[in-house]
Amino acid sequence: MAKVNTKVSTQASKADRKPSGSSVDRIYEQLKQMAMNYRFRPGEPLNEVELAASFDVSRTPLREVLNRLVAEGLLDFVPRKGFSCKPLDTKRVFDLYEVRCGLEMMSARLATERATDAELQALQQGWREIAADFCDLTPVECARCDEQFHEQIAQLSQNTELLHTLQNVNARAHYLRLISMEQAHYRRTTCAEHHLILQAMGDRNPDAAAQCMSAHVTLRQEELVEVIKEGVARLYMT
Amino acid sequence: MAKVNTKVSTQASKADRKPSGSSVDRIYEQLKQMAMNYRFRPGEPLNEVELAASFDVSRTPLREVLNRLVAEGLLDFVPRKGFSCKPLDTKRVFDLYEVRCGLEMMSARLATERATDAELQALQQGWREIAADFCDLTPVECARCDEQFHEQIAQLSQNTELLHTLQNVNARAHYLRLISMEQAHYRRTTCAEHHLILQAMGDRNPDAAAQCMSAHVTLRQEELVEVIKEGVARLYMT
DNA sequence: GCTAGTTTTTTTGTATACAAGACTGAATGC
DNA sequence: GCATTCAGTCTTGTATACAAAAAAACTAGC
Repeated sequence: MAKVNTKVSTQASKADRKPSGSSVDRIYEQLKQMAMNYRFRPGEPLNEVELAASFDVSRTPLREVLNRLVAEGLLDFVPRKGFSCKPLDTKRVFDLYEVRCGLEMMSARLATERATDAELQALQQGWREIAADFCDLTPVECARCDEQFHEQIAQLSQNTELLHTLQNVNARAHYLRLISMEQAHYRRTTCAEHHLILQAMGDRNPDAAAQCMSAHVTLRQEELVEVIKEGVARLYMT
Repeated sequence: MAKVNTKVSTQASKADRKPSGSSVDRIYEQLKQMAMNYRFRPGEPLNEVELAASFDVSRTPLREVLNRLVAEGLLDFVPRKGFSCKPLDTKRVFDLYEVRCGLEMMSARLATERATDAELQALQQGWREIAADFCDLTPVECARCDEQFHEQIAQLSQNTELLHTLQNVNARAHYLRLISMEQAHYRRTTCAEHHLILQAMGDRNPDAAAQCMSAHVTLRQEELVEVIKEGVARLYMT
């Protein structure tokens, strides 16, 4: 009988909020954010029933979303065992940042070649405004601004496939970026490095832009490995 | 009553072949191949009921697979309209090959730096055997061998994330590779170009390896745009 | 003949049911 | 005390049902 109650309330509340898009649309973003921020303990199996209930949907749309996140590389799946958050180990962090570095370099190079003067100026202006009080922002805000900056450059590359690939890698690396931004040190260097990238782009020097980008991302990669250990450890203890 | 018959036969045949893995596992590879080879007309909505019936499963596992393929960029999805094969246009082909070029260069560079001598020799030996009668193979076989060659190099990069990203891009570009391999001209140049790449790798010259790889992939990109028009046109007329 | 509106048919979105596999833990034998 | 088996429970895999949206077919009016 508890079941009947649950069902009734589900239907009712669904009617209340249904006006907006489908269930899948609605829960996709939320689950993606949860996975990106490691709100699930890595390796620990997700309970579909529980998770579905928490979103007030049935397992059908939930599993569709989980399957997408598996394909995006944010979750693991093993048949008959279920879904789980992808574990973070040093090797994966390293690999992820190496790929990211390559893609960001390509992105910077192409953007430098293809963006219009107006687009470059808008990018510079946008960053100037953020940079003014970047160091006062919270780590979460810093990470968001940084991500946005890099994504804007990818957009200027005018390569849609590159943009999507980079978005995917960045989603998988989101938590790492967050950890790094918790270090005041990183928040400070970020500004200077972005400035160098913008300068090279303004000079219409693709090689220099790629080089500055590489330095910006690689730096993170090396030091990040250190930071990771502490950050990941934090994940595994509650 | 037709329904009842259908159902019964479904259950019976399912019992027959069930021994191997889950439905999802079984149909994932098949559907992926179908999408990669454009067995579906681009843009034309897939009928879930029909498709599910053809695989002898229900819509539930089918949709899980389709959702994965959407996340992998092989299919499109619009809510309330359904799934469809991603259309191929010149811009997308160009973008895809540009990304592929960047990733393959990275892959060649890293493999050159990281592979052991034994691994390089195995790669060379493997290709020598294929090259012997590469020009006599069918286009489909050529594409398979070419894909395998590039994937082996990615494996030698020892970067799992790079390998997966490249596999994904290559899956999306599979049909294009197939089209290009239908030109005898391409089948011939492929051998020579692979040889150059292997040579640079053997010399432990990462920059040269990346450069050869770039020439190999970029060449394809430029000429491919021409070839594409005919190949894509073929898709749209039956 | 054509358009606008209406009914019918398809098709999608999601809840639910149920079978089968994995897990747990108590009871049994060594 | 420890391993082992079996019952009970939990969880996943998939079929199915049904509502709601979209598409198609049909009709009436111009």
